[in-house]
Amino acid sequence: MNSISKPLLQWFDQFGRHSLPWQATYSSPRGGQSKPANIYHIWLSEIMLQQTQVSTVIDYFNNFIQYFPTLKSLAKAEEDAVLAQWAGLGYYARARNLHKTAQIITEKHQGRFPKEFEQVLDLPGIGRSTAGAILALSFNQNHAILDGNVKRVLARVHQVKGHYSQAETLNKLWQLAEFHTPNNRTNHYTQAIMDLGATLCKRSKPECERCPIQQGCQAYQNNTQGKYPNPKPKKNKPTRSIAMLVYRNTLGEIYLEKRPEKGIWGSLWSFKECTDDRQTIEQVVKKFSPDTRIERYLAPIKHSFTHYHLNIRPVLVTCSTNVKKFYSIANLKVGVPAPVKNIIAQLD
DNA sequence: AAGCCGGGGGA
DNA sequence: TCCCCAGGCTT
Repeated sequence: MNSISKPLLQWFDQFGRHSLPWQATYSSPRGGQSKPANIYHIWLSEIMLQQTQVSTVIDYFNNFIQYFPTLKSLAKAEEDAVLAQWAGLGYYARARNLHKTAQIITEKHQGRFPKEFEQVLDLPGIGRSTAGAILALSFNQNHAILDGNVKRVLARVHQVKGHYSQAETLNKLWQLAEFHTPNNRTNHYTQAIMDLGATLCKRSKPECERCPIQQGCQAYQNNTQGKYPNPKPKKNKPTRSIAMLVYRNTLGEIYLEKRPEKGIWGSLWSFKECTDDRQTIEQVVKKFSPDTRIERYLAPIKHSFTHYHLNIRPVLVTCSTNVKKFYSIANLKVGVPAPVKNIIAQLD
């Protein structure tokens, strides 16, 4: 079995992505200006890119490093300030772990990102693939990665049966990833196989005629690209319904409360919720403060998660007094879930 | 091994 | 509507 690395690296030199905001400037063989690897940028990008596409991440990344230019500034920041810049990206445990890791590195690693694989793996939010990616891209260390792109490419190259959610399939893919990862130019190979997956070996309509490794690809040889990767076994998602109570005072400020760290939208700020039932809503609203009045029921919002659907009915409630903490809508300093942001945007 | 954790874009 | 994306953590 031949590694795909040589033709892949050749292809990468000409067709790979070399100008993403977090990338070190590509320095071989075309040469050009040198921009050294910034491990803070690479780490941050790898976390943002977990389950999130490059096109979505770019703006968040550029914004984030404006607010937190260095690892030290991130460590010193308030968690709410970090979450405010993360809001809308989803998977908020990533932001909490990012913040925790910055503090761990400051306190236990003298402010320097560790270079030892096991130490990197110990950091919260960094698993085997992300640890490998960070060390390969930053220091050219020889580690394999196995992200969504690599899984798809290798599943096709070797016609790997089964889905990644099965341990046996995942183990097989890790073995193949280790096998193909070269000792030389591991950094470029790591970027190259992701670029191949993102630009040619796509989920649908792969552009095999332009692929540098078609000779070594079993799926191409057998014309089975459409069968690999094998589809994920699907299951039905339940639907839940809630009401969100939008308390607004006479100053136009709204009431928000911090959600628990565990569960959906962990550590973000959101409206008070109750079951979407007219009686319940009226009871809860009455209990909130003596002078509340239900203004109107807003249009319901559909929101989908990985594992269930959520119907949200926003209820606009006016309050004249300020017995609780309200927030000015403009320039929120805390993170709010995407549907909450949308509801706020639609207020008069 | 399976569930939990977001939001968006493509088909 | 369904799928999946530069996955990791918890149970």
